[in-house]
Amino acid sequence: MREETPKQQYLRSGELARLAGVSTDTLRHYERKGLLARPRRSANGYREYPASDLDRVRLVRSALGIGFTLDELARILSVRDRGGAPCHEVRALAGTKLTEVETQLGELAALRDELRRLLKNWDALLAKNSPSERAGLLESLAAKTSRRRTRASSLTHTSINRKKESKETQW
Amino acid sequence: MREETPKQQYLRSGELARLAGVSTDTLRHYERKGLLARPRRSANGYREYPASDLDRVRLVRSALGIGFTLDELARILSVRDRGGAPCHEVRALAGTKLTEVETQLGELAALRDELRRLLKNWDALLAKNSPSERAGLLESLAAKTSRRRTRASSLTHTSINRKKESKETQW
DNA sequence: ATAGACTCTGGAACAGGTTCCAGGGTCAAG
DNA sequence: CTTGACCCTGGAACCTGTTCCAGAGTCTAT
Repeated sequence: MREETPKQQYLRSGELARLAGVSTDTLRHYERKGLLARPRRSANGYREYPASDLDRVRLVRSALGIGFTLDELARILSVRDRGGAPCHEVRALAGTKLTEVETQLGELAALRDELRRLLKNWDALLAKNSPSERAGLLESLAAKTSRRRTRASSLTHTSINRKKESKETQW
Repeated sequence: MREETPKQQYLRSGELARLAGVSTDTLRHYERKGLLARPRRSANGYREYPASDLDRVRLVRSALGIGFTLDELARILSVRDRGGAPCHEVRALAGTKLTEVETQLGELAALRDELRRLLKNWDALLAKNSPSERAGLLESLAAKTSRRRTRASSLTHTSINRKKESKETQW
């Protein structure tokens, strides 16, 4: 029945979560990480988030989206919350992100080219062989890639390998 | 002193590791994962890898480099080792990788553009403010990215965020 | 009272490839 | 015999953001 409050002074975890498009688990996680101040509690122990926390969560989501980590954000936001102006750190960090993204773009483009070449090659090989015969695809791979990209590629552990990506998460 | 053997019949873990450009830990890991057959042991318990395992390890490294996972490789290689011809699985898998790479390229390019725009914007803002004053960089972020890329982006958990990447690993 | 929807907790699980750890053998050269 | 370079083991740590778990309280509407 929305109680008496004319314009809802606070949000409960589920409400904030829905509005921000995250799970309540995530909200709690942000709190643990120090990204979200520990909110006031109602008599029954429920969290009461100030409405401004919606913007806060959205801010975090946006920043994550451009490559900031939770820890970086926690640090930055704590400075800001104490009245500081971490603008230059923010700017520098974003600059680094850009460089990293550009590097990764290059690597990924190279990988794409290689995959294309490889597939073309393989399809030709497969056309010549009976389906149950081994065509040596992997072998041709090794022959060509032997030394290059020995490793240290920033592509390792990348989401290219991620397949499940948690069935839409929720919502 | 190279013993008597004229052309070294086998490799010890350290040798194979050095030749393949990986750590002995990694070799053991591949063995645990079933990518490398458990090698013969010498009297003192040391592993004695057949020389052909060098190619095997290189093959694995190459395949990892184009996006295969250890589990996928283990599966494929076990089929092959049993005389099968997993060529079509290999080809299909690589096709999937290519699609994923292309998707990620698109996302990454979009991110790069956004970062560039953002940095340009921020630099303009910073030029107007005294260095200790907050310029609201993060705020401008939130304003622009609010709904888009809400998540589900395949960029999450990506190496963009990875900074240490284990100091050159070794070697 | 009872169903059903919320909320609370802290710690563990996940993904994936590699590294790190401790405690202990092996072996050749000096 | 000591030094130093190798090798062995299995299990845990790393990284990051999110989800999952179980056991338990709270509140509203029927």
